[in-house]
Formats: sequence, C-alpha cells, structure tokens
Amino acid sequence: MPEILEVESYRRLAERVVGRTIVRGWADGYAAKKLSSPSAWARAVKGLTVTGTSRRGKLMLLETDGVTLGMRFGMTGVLLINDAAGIDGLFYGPHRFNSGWVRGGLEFDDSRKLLLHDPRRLGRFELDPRVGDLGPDALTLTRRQFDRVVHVERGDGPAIKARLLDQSAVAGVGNLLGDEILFRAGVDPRTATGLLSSEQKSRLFRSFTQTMRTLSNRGGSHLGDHMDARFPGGFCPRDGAIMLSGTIGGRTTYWCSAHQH
DNA sequence: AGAAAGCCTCGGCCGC
DNA sequence: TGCGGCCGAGGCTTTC
Repeated sequence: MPEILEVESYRRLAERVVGRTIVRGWADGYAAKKLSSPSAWARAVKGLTVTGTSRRGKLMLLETDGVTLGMRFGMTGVLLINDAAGIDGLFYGPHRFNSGWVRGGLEFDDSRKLLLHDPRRLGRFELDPRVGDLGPDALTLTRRQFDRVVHVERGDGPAIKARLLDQSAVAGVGNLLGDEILFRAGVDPRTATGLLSSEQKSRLFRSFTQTMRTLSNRGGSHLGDHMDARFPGGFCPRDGAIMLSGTIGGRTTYWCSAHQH
C-alpha cells in the first residue's frame, strides 16, 4: 500500500516531532535488517534532536543534528504517532492496530512515540541512507527529468511499466500508480521503453503529473480510475473493453485491451 | 489457497 | 570468447 502518496502523508505526520529529542529507540531484527544489528538503531538514535523531515520517493527521512534517519515501509508499513490523544494515523492495509505488529520506533522527550506498524515485516530503518541511489522524486518530476526516465542507452530497453517501477530511474512510483499512469496515458505497459513514440512520451508525462496530482487530492494511490477493473475478467471503466493482466516488472499488471496500445 | 500495493539478490543473457 | 551491466525471476513475510 504505501506508495509515494502514502509516504508523503507519513512525512507530514512526522513533522509533529520536529524539535523533539529522541530519548530511546528500538527495532526488531526485521526493521533493522539493513543495519549492522538491531541494537545499532537504539545506539545511533539516542540523544538526537529532530531538525526536519524529508522524503525521496518512498524513502522517508528524519533529519537530525547527527545522522539522518531513513524509514521504508515495504508493503504494509504505516507510521504512527501516539500521544495523549491515542493512536493517530492513517491505515491503508489491515485497518486495525495490533501492538504485535509494531516493529520498532522512537520515543521522544515529551513521551510521544513514533511507531513503525508493519504486519508483513518488510519495512526497514536505515542510518544515513544513500538517497543518491534513487532517481528524482515522482511528486515533483519535471519534463526534463521525465525524458531521462524514458531514455534508453542501448537495445530496446525494459517494458515501460518496469521502467516506471525502477526506483533508480524515478523514485516513488509503485505498482498501482504505475498502472494508473499507463491507463490514463493509453499506453500498453509491455511497450519497450526505447520504442515509445515522442507522442506517447508526451502523453505519458502529462498522465504522470496528472495522476500524482489527482490521486493525491483523492487521498491515496489506490483511488485510481482503473482500480474498479483491477480483477481477472474486469472491464475497462473508460470504454468497456476487457482488461488484460500479467506480470510485468515483477508485479501484477492490469491494462485495457482496447485503449492501451 | 493464492495473491498481495516493496525491495533485494541472483543468474541468465545481451551487447560491445 | 570474455566481461560488464542490464533485466527478469524469485524470495522474503504475513495476512485476508
């Protein structure tokens, strides 16, 4: 569930702890999988003061007076802050809170806690993450940046769907946003990136920015126009044609048999 | 029971 | 034929 729009909402939530000092941090073996050990998180974060928040694609960043703290949410991770008012957060996956699903977090000097709630254990904490490995952020992608996203050095390149999901090309597009961008642009997800016509590229860029803006306003990556037809045997909400599906870029992909070509 | 919205690793193979 | 890099498949993990 967490694609770029969800992670951006987590970042806005995390703004509430800017200025606070971390008195304690903890992480289980899964949340700390990218660190040298689970205790490395607790050691590194203690005493840090949060100076700001940031984000690149699906990677959320807490800036501090020391190391930068990175958080990834995998497929089911949600960021929560509990305070006197109780659990405060957004749910996109299992729509309930289970304390057994809290994989790690931070406690601040005002006793609030920032929690990683993650049933499937694919969320990760990082210390000074390598933001430079990621492409430009999808929420602010310019046409110039997009042209590099669809640029292919040699051969025909990967399917455009796979390229859109490549976080080193553009950071933040997940499976649902990728399908929605292609659906709105009327482009077949299997099209080799290097074989896209200039007209298709233009349509894709317009669709890209429009999808980000529209779904952000609607409130989530799962609120795209094609979602109603996202099941085997579904019909395109735009023209009524049968939807096709298959695995592209390693993920289940749905597209319209008529208007996406 | 099978599939799931992220990400990492590995191995095959393409192209120079 | 050799090598580096690209690209796709598979695995992780738990839930509904």
